[in-house]
Amino acid sequence: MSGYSKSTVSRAISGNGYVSEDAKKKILRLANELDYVTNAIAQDLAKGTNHQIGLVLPHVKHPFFKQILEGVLEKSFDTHFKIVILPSNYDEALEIKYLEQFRKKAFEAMIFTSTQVSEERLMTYQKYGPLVLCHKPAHADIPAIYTERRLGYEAAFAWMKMQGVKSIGFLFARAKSPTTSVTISAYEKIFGQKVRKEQMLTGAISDEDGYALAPEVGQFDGIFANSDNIAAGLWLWYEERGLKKPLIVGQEKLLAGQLLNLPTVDNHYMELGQEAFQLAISKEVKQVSIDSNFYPSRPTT
Amino acid sequence: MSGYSKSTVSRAISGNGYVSEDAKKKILRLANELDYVTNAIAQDLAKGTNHQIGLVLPHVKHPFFKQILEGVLEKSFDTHFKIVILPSNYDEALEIKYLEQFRKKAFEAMIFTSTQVSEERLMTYQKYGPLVLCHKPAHADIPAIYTERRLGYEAAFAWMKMQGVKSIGFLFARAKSPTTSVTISAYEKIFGQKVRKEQMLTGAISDEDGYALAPEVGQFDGIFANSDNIAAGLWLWYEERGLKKPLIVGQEKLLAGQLLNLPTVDNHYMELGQEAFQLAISKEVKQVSIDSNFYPSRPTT
DNA sequence: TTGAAAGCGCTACCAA
DNA sequence: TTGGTAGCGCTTTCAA
Repeated sequence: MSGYSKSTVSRAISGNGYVSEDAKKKILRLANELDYVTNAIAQDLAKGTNHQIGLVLPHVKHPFFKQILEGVLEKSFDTHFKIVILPSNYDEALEIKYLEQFRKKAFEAMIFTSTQVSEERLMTYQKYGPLVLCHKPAHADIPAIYTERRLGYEAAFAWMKMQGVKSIGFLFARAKSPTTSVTISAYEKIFGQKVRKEQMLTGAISDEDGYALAPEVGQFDGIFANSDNIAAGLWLWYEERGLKKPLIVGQEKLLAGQLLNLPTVDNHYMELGQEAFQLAISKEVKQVSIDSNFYPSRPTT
Repeated sequence: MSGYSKSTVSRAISGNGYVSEDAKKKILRLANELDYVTNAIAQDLAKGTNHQIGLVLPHVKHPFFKQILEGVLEKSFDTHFKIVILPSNYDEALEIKYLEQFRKKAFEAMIFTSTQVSEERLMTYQKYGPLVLCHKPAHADIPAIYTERRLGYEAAFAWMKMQGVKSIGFLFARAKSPTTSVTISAYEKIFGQKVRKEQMLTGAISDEDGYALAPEVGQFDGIFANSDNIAAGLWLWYEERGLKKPLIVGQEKLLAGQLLNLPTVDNHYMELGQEAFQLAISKEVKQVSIDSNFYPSRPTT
C-alpha cells in the first residue's frame, strides 16, 4: 500500500463510501500498475456469503438431468448466482457429504434432482438454507417442484390399451424411485391389474441401455420406456434385426422419438429446472407441480 | 467455546496436530451438541484456495458443449475439485468478467469450451493459474486440448464426392469459429474449389434449427451439418414433406444419426472434456489433440 | 499436550 | 473525506 489506508483503498476499489476523486484516481491507477485486485474468497468471508448454489445430479446422461440442468443454468444466467455441479451417482454418502458442505456454508442453497438420503434427514438441514427437491416430497414443509406425471401416464396407458396392447414391459433407470411408483400406480389403475416383477426392467439410462435391454422384452407387445432415447435404442435393436416391434412409448418429446414418430409423454423437465432455480433463490417453502402431457404418434400418411 | 482454546478446538476438529484423546472427545461431543461446524469460506481463505474450477460454456444445447461437460464432470468426480458452470452465451464481456473473477481467485483453474476473447488477452491471465482451451490455439504456450478434425472432415468430403455430390451446403452454429475454418479448408482441399457465401448457413445449434433451416438448402445435393441432431432436424423436414433428401452428413455419432443411418464424423468430445479437466488440474502447459473419425452410413440391407 | 498470537484479505463501523 | 479498529472464522507456527 502506498499512501492511503486500508479502508480508503477498500472504498476506492469497491465503490462503497466516500472517497475524494483525487484519492480514488491515485489508488485505482496504482492498483492497476501493481496488478492488484481484491481477493474473492476474502470478500466472501467478510460478507458471509458466496452466492453459489449447489446442484446435485446423479449424472448427466439421462434427459431428466440434462434438461433440469439446462433450465437451471438458463435462469441463473441473469443473476449473480453461480451453479456448482455436485455429481452424486445415486450415492447417499456423497449426498450427505454435500449436505455437510452446505451446512458449512459452502453453498447458499441446494437443489436435489434426485435423493437417496431420506426426507427426514434432509429436513434436518433445512435450517441452514433453502433446499429444493425435484420430486414430490412426502412432507409438506420442504420446497419442491415436480412434474405431476399421473395424468400423462394414465393417458399413455389408456392409449396403449386402446391400441390393443395386452402385456406391457417397463424400462426404468432404477428399481425403486419416484418414477417407478407413479408409473406402476398409473398402470394398475388403467389396466386393473398388478404389475408383475418380470415386467420391470431396470438399468435404462441412455439409449445404449435401451438397445442392450431389447433382447429381454420379447414377451411384451407394449413397452413403456423412461425416455424417447431409450425407446429409440430399443427400436433400433428391432429394426436392425427386421423383427416386428412392440408398441413403444417414450418420454420427454425428444428428437429421437420425433424421428421415429413414437408416442411420448412430455414431462417438461426444462421448465422444472427453471422453477427449481427460482424456488432456491426465493427462499419460499412451497411446492409447485407441473402437469405432464401425452402425445400419441402422428397418424402415418 | 467452552474450555479449550481456539487452536485446540481447530486441531481437534480438523484432525491436524496433537490433541489428547480426552480433549478431543470433549470438544467433538460439545461441537455436536452445539451443532457447530467449521465455516468453509473461512477455511478457504485461511488455506488460500477453494478447489473450484470454472467451466465456461456458451450454452448446453449443442452436443459439443454437452459432451464436454459430461467428460469434465466424470473426471472431476473422484477429485476434491468442484465444477462451477459459467454460462457465457458467446459474450466477450461476460468472458472477461469471469476472467476477472479468476484473477480474484474465485477459481483455481478455468476451462474455456469456446472463446470470444482474443488469445492475447487470455494469455495475460495465465499468470493467475491454469487456463485451458478446447480448440487449437494459435500460440503454443497456452494449454489446450482439441479435436484435430481435418482428417475426419476430409474423409467425409471425399466420401461425399465419391457419392457424386456436386454442391454442398454447410450448417454452422456461427459464421466465424474454429469449426467453420477447418470445415471450409477441408472442403476446399477435397473439392478443389472455394466455398461460396451461399453455401454457408448459420444459426444451427439444436435439431430445431436444422429443421428451420431446411427450406433454405434446396439447391444443394449434399449437406454437411455440425451435428447429427441438426442433420436429423433437417432430415425430418424433408421426410414430413415426402421430398427427396440430399446426402446428409452429421457429426458426433449421436443416437439420432444412428437411427437414420446417417454418415457421421465422430469428434470425441466427451473424451475432450475428460482431458480438459486433467489438463486443468495438472498445471502442465501442453497441447493435446485427438483425431476425429468418419463413419460412412451402413450399407442398407 | 495446549495456548497465544499472527495471518489469510477483506468489509464496515465509528471517530476524527 | 480519511484512518483506526474490530470483526469475518479459520489455520498454523512457536513457545510454554
